[in-house]
Amino acid sequence: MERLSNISMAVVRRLPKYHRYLGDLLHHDIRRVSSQELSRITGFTASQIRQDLNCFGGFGQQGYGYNVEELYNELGNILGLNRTYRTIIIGAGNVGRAIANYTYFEESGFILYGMFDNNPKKIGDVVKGHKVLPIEEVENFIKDNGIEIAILCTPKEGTQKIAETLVNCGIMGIWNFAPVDLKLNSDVIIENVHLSESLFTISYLLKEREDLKKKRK
Amino acid sequence: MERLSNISMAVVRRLPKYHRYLGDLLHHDIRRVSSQELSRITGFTASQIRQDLNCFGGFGQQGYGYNVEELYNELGNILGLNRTYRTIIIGAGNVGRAIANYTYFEESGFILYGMFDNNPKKIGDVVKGHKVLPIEEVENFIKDNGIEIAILCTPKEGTQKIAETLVNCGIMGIWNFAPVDLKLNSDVIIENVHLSESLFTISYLLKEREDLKKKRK
DNA sequence: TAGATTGTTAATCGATTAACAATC
DNA sequence: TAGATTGTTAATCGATTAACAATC
Repeated sequence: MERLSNISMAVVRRLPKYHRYLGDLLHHDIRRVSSQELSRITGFTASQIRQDLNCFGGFGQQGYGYNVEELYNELGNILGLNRTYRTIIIGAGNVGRAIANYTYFEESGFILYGMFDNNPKKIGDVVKGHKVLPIEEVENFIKDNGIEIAILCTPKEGTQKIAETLVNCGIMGIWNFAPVDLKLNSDVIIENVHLSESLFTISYLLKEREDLKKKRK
Repeated sequence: MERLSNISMAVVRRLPKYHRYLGDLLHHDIRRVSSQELSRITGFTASQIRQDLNCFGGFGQQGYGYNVEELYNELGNILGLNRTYRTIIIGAGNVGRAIANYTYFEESGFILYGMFDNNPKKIGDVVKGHKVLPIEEVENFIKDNGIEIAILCTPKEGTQKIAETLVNCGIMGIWNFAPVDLKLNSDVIIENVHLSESLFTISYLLKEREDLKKKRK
């Protein structure tokens, strides 16, 4: 996944946060906000916020700040939230089921079209109104339904191979919950959620904190 | 969560990846590995790998490289995986249940002691052998069982308040799946898994890719 | 108009990469 | 010993912060 854009990933990963905080402000009927106030709320510096927003356009007004609703909508457009996406989930285990039932997901425009698994015990189960289909049917399903995003909730083994199949069917984005780094020579978008890496970060930081405490004595 | 350590978070977040890849090598009975080979496998530069590892000690040997098993164990120790952690899950919804049943979780030493919810319909349910308890009991439970890590799988609303309660009971780490940034004036470790931010990154990148394609025409 | 706050350039900071002497 | 590869310092790159002129 090479990127030719001049927007750095550091900026991209702050955008959803801006969007969320602006949504909160809007919810509280706040009409305008300055970069200084956004800084106070988000913890980023005002300077960084202005720099980030100016990657996409001059949404503010000197002496006034930003119109909350306008900026919220602009960020929604920038984030591609002004449309819906057709998605499928591969793997009907605990994680797959949790994502399927995650209300925020469909609310944000990610529409679940189908669920797949290779375990005969799971095939036929109904999850969020979708019958779990055998993985063999995924290629035709993607083509027939114009699926754009696949969510991988599979075990480590086999995930790479499934991902290759998906890419060959023309999948545009993969949200990967499997604990592997996919190697795909294609410009498919891959976003990893590596839960164990996140967890190990906690244990590292806990240990570090204890070690520092000991040292100070 | 202030850090006094001189190890940057950029380094910390690469450690679990090194650990995982070394586990894979070990699993394939590979005894030694050079930073160059690790670079090929992980995608990080050899220089960066050596720099990262040398934050914690000289684990390699000139002219030889690194002993896979030794480095794997060292990284396990650095990550604090040589012990167990007592955990509870707050929120017995889809995400809470998925984490409870996530096998990788207990395998890595994070032992689930209890589940809590404030919804009377969920209280009393049994999840992974644990009866879901009313949230009111969480304070005594933490103290009585020496719970160190809390996993927040709660809806946006109320999460901040619960987190404050947990901190007052002496919780050391919070794994936060709720779509809020916790504001806690304490040195508790907070690790966020913001699924919607991850998802919005995909939609952003998909949109960006389409825009770039259009431009090229 | 005066005050406020943006947009944008320049300065700083931190992280990554390159280079190479040390050494197994 | 010669070759390989680390550990570590120096150079580069990129991201963040500071500063301020533009302007509402």
